[in-house]
Formats: sequence, C-alpha cells, structure tokens
Amino acid sequence: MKRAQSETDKALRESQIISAGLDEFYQKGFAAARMDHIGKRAGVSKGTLYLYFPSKEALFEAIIKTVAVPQIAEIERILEGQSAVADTLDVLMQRLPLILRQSPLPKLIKVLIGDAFTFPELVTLYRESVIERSLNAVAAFLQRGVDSGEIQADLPDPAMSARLVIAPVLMSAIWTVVFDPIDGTQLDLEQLFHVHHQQLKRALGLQEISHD
Amino acid sequence: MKRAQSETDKALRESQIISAGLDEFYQKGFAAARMDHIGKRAGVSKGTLYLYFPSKEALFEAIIKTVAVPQIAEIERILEGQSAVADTLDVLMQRLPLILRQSPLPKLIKVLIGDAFTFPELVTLYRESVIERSLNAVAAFLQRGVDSGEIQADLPDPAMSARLVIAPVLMSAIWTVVFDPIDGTQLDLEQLFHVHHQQLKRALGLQEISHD
Amino acid sequence: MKRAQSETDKALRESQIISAGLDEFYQKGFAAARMDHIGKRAGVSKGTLYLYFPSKEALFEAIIKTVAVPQIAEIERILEGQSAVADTLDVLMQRLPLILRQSPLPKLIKVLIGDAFTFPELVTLYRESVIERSLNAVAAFLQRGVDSGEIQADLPDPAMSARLVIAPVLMSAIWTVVFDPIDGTQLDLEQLFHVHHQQLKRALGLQEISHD
Amino acid sequence: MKRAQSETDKALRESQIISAGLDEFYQKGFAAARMDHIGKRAGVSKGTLYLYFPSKEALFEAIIKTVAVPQIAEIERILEGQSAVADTLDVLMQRLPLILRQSPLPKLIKVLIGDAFTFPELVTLYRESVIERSLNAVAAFLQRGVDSGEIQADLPDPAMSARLVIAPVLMSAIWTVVFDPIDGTQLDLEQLFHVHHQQLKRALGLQEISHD
DNA sequence: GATGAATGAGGGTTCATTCAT
DNA sequence: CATGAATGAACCCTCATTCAT
Repeated sequence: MKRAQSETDKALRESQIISAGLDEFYQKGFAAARMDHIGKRAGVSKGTLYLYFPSKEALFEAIIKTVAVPQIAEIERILEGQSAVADTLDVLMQRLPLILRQSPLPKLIKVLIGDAFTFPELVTLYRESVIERSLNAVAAFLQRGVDSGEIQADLPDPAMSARLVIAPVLMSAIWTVVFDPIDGTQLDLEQLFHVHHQQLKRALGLQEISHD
Repeated sequence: MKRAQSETDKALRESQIISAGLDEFYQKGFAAARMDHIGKRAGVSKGTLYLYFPSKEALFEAIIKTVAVPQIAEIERILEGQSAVADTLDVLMQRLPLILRQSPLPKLIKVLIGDAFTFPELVTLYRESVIERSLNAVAAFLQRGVDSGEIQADLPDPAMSARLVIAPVLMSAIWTVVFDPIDGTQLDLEQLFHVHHQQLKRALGLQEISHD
Repeated sequence: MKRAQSETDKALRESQIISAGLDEFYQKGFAAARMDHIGKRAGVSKGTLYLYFPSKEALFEAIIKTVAVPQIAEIERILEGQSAVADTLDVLMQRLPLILRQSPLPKLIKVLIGDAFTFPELVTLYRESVIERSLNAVAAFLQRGVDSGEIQADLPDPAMSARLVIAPVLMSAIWTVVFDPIDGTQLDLEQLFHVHHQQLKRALGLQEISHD
Repeated sequence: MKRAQSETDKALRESQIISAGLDEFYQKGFAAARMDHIGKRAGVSKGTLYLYFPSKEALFEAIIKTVAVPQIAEIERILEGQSAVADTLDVLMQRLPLILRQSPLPKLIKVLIGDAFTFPELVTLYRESVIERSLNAVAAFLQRGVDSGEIQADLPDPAMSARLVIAPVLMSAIWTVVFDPIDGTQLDLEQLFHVHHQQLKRALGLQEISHD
C-alpha cells in the first residue's frame, strides 16, 4: 500500500480502516472479527491497523464514536424546522427510507446490539447521543403539533408517542441489515413508511393546513 | 453432579443446559461465550455438556430451535380467536407487556441479531417460524376487521400494517434486553402499549361493537 | 501426557515445568525463551503450562523463587557450626566445587544477571535471600575466627573480607554456566578452591588448632 | 538529523549508535532490545540504523567487538611494566575502582552473560581477547614476582592464583551494573580493593623492596 | 542520506474439544 | 455417566526489516 505521509493521507487511511472495521464487526461481531480481515478489507496489512489504533477494542470504540454521533443531525434538522407539522412529517416519512439505506447507522445498531454487554459504555453513549436525541426531537415535534392545534388527537404521553413514531425505524433498520441480507429479500421501505405515514396522520388527528 | 439415569433426568439436565446456554450467549454472544461458563451456570462440568450436545454450535442451534418455536403459540391463539376485533386487540395489547417480560424471546432476538451471519439458517428459521407467523397472524386479524367492518380505515396493505403493529414489540424487546439492563432503567411497557393501543384504534378507525 | 489427578501428581508436574523453564530461560533468556519449547522440555503441550502458571512471567518468577530460596541452607549450616574455624574452612572449600556443580544456583545467577532489569524485584529478592545471607554468614564466621584468635590477621572490615571469600564462588558460577559450556572447557574447581584455600589461610593468618 | 557527509561524521554517528546500542542491550538484553529505542537513544531514526549496520545482530556484534577489545590495554600496560611487583600491585589495586567505574566493560559483561548462548562466538572472542589476556597478564606478573623473590609464598599454580586476583574484579563488575543500579546502593570499590590488596599481600608473602 | 509508514513472520495466550480416570 | 487435565489450532499484537518519499 502507498504510504500515507501527510495528515490528510493519514486521515483518509484511518477512515478506510474504520469503514472496513464496521463491515467486519457487522458481519462477525466483535469477538469473531479478525484483525487481518479488517486489514484486507481496508487494503492494508494487519500491522498497519496498529499504527492507527492501539488495539481491536480501540478500533471498535473509534468506529462507534465516529459513526454514531454525526449521523443524527439530519433527522434533528428536519424535525426542528418551523414548517407546518404535516409538511415536516411528509418530509420525514419520505426521507427515512433513504436515510435507512444510506446511513451506516443500521449496521451500527446491529453491531451494538450484538456486543452490548461487552461495551456497555458505548451502548449508553449511543443511546444518549443517537436514540434519546431522536426521541426528544420527535417528542418536541409532536408537542409543537399539539400546541399549534395541528395535532388534534389527545396525546397524553408525547415521549411514548415518539417511541411509537420511531419503532418502525428500528424495525426497518434491523430488517435491512439482518433479515434482508440473509434471505435475499428486500423490505419495501417506501411502502412501509407510506403506510406508517397514513396511519400516523389518522392516529394523531393531523390537520392539513393550506399553504398560502 | 449426580448422574442422570432416567430419561426424565436427562431431559431435565438438557433443559438446564439450554437455559444456561441462552443466558451465556445472551450475555456474551456466540464467539465470546465459553463452554465452561455454560457448564458452571448449568451446574455441570464442561465435559458433561458434550454428553448432551456434540459441539458449541450444536448447543447454540438447539437453544434457538427449542426456545423459538413454541413461544409464538399464545399470540397466534389470541389473534385467531373469533372475538370482536376490538376485544382481541384489547387482550393483545394488555398481554404483550407480560409476554415481553416473561418469555425468553427477547433474549433470543438479541442473540440472533448479534450472531445472525454466523447462523443464517437459524435466522431464516426464526423469521419463518416466529416473525412471519406473527406477522401473518396479525395481518389476518386485521383483514378480519376490515372484512367485518370493524376496521373502517382504508388499509391498502395489511401486511405492512401488521409490521407497524408489531414494530413496538420488537423495539420493546430490544429495549428490555439491551438498554434497560445496561443503564439500569426500565421501560414502562404497560404505558407504551397503552398508548400504542390508543393510537392504533384511531389509525384503524376501530368501531367498538357492543357484546350482546 | 498422562493426566495429573492427585495433588502429588500436580506438584510433580509443576516441578517438571519449573525445571524445564529454568533450562530454557538459562539457554535463551526471558525474552527469547519460548513457551512451546519449555513445554517440549517438560514433556507437555504449551497449553498445559497455562494450567500451572498464568503467564510466562509468572513462570519465571516461580522459578526464581522456588529455586533460589532453599539453596543457601547448606552453606549457612557449614558456616554456623561450632567446629574450629580452620576445620570449617576446610569443609567449606572442599564442598564448594560440588555445590557449584550440583546446585541450580549458577544457572539461576546467569538468568538473573541477564534479565535483571526486567525483574528488578526478583534481583532484590535474590540478593537478600541468597547473597546477603551468604555474605553475612561468612562475615560472622570470620568474626568468630577473629574473636577466638584463630584468625590472627588484622581484618578491618569483615564484610569486605567476606566478599573476597565469596568472589571466587561467583566467578566459578559464571565460568561453569557461561564459558565452559560454550568453549567445551571445564574449569578445575577443585584446584581453584584448593589454591583459594591456601591463599586464604595465609591472608587470614589462620592458626591450626590441634584436635584433641 | 543532519546528514553525515564526511567520513568523520559517519564514524561519529556510528559510535553514537554503538554507545546507544550498548545501553539498550544492557538494559533489556538482546531479544527485548528494540531498534527504535536504540535509534531514539542515538538521536536518529530506526531506518538510519540500517545505513550503518545491516541487522540488529550485526549491531550487537559490532558493539561487543568495538567495546571489548581496546579496553584491556591499560591493565596489561600496568602489569607488564618493570617496576617492583609490590608497586605494580599498588598501582593496579588503586586503579581498578576507577577502571570499573569508567569503562564500559562491566556493562558489556552483563550483556554477554545474558545473551551468551545466542552469541557463543562473541563469548569466545571476549574470553580470549579480554579475560584470558587479563589472566595471562596477571599470571605472568605473579610469575615475575616469584622469579624475583618478591613473592615468597609458594604459588603452585599461578594461573589459578591469577583467577583469584581477578575474581573480585568480576564480582565488582556485576555488582556495579546489576545490584547497585537496582537497589540504589553503591558498593565501596575503594574499600573492597584496599582489603583485597592487604589480603593479597599476605597471601602472596609479598616483600616490599625499598625504592632507592 | 534520513525518515517512518508499511509489512508479515513469530510467539504469548485462549479455549473448544478430547479422553483417561 | 461425570469430570477436568491435556491438547493444539487460532488469533491478537509486536517489532525487525524494507523502501517510498
């Protein structure tokens, strides 16, 4: 492999390793993942990995931290906009299939579930920085709809309702990274979130407000 | 350990080993699980495990098969009853928290997700014998409601709607076996399914039919 | 290898490993010594070593501690007897060649010198429990000769004189475990200690006391 | 690091590396010594070492050969002078503490003992070019004293007597490079060789000849 | 000439599996 | 039947050596 001399080169190499590591951990789990396989996936030798990360564990942690934290921003941005609630929900439900397919988060979820008890502090980190933030953003969004009158249904517990909004996302994530690859199927995410959207609108009693 | 002479003794011993194995695999994942730990949990020696299962892999498979298949019966029974759809949904939503807490299925899900690619045929088995059966049962139940007029909403895709009914179950399962044990929290399942129930009724346009 | 079931069997196996380990560490030094070689020397597999010692380092420490401490007793016994000083010196000088040839201490000294800075606390232990004890015993013996008048030379510093009595022992030890094995020579220990004896008697002004 | 262009620059760089190597080998032994540490001690990079020495082993050999051979000259010079034997012994015993402290030989001895069997030919070289030469010089010196009548004691085996003269030197060497650095003590070499001197004079029956 | 990133053989340690007791 | 001592394949990690820059 060419040598990474500059800082940019090194950062690139590091991100290649992280990406290769995520794939290997996703396929095998932490314990069964092999450092030389990660090297092969990243196009470097086993020894090179140790120039970038001091141990398998450190690489694992770096992966979780690198991948998890930045990914949630888009969803927050959508939800925290000030458009009409119905429009925001439109956008969210339309974007989720793509986000689920393109983001590394579903793979990360699979990895974290599998090795949860080996890295509990990473689970906590993930919960706080990804899940709770998402749930809070959804709950706040729902509250905004209630306050503005756009949501007419009685929502006694917006935090729980937020969980119910999110539940199909978790299910889809697991489905796409666990069941689909194994059985060669492909869950129709567009259809799923279309139906979810319809049912949500009824469940929330969502009033479409005319845009003019 | 005393010797298991009779067939019943042996069956008992076997189920102890399976239970111990599930706990160990749940805590560690397949690769990091240790046979001597499983032995210790089951109160037998490492060697004894091999009198009952020819290998770690065989034990793992036996666990999945033993635990997965029988567990789904109750839900099917509830859904396939002929009571009013609203009543059946009442029962289901009321029973789910208990089922989630008492059944070994949530642990099993965690294990299967973690080691999915090591045992793809088990994932397929689980999908077919647990998940698809549940989804089919729910879809059939929803269809019954549509057919009887109890469900008034337009349900263009009952299979997808079934997924949305089930999604909070998967989420709860993962929550209770992954996040709660690690963070010492406890998701309020009763409240979650209460809200889910409320929102479902609105989403489905469920008509309560008087029982007389 | 046959299995060591009883405690005696295990103690025997352990001492075989210690002996094999001493040989390997003596030949290679700590860092270059290989666990599988130690196993081969002891007639067991590499894995078996770890049933008896948790690590290479622990084995090394066990060897030093097991071998070093008990070995010094005979010399102390000779020196602390109450025979005439001249007679005691006779016995000591006569016995030293045999002790040097039969005891594992010379090998141990070689090992400790080579890996001194890797295991400084073992060097301290060895110094205190072997070397200082020997020096003290010799110094006390010399003082006894001075007090009784058998030693007529002026001994201003018995501790230093003790070092000079011992110096040929250290030299011989190193010679027999380093130079002789490599060059196929054999230092004539009897002759060396005979000459040492003669010179010591003159240096100390030793008076032979008639035994009757 | 600046480039070494001239031959003198290169010789200087080489001797820095040798000095750094001796320190590292002395601290760690051959196997545990690390090339990058040697580089750091010498103020050059790992790669530069290979511009001067083709391998770790070659560096080790160069160190032994460079350091060992020239160091013995002073002792030979003292012993081969034609002064009175007593005076020569005075000078020798007075100089030895300083020589032991300043020369790199004690460190070298420690290194050679530790890795003796990895480099047997170096041990042989060292024995022949340092130890035997010293012993021969001392033996010849003693013979001169016997022949001139200055040594009045019966010395049946001057070669063995030479070993006894040298033994405290070896002991001191090991003491100063092994025990003293570890335990923070400092052997009083002046006192040791003062006592050695006194005892030797008695043991040899040395006649002081007036200088006039 | 000098550097240090990259390589990969080597060795300590673990643990599933075997089998003598 | 049950045990746990013994085995050795497998894998993480180190570091001497190479060579692109």
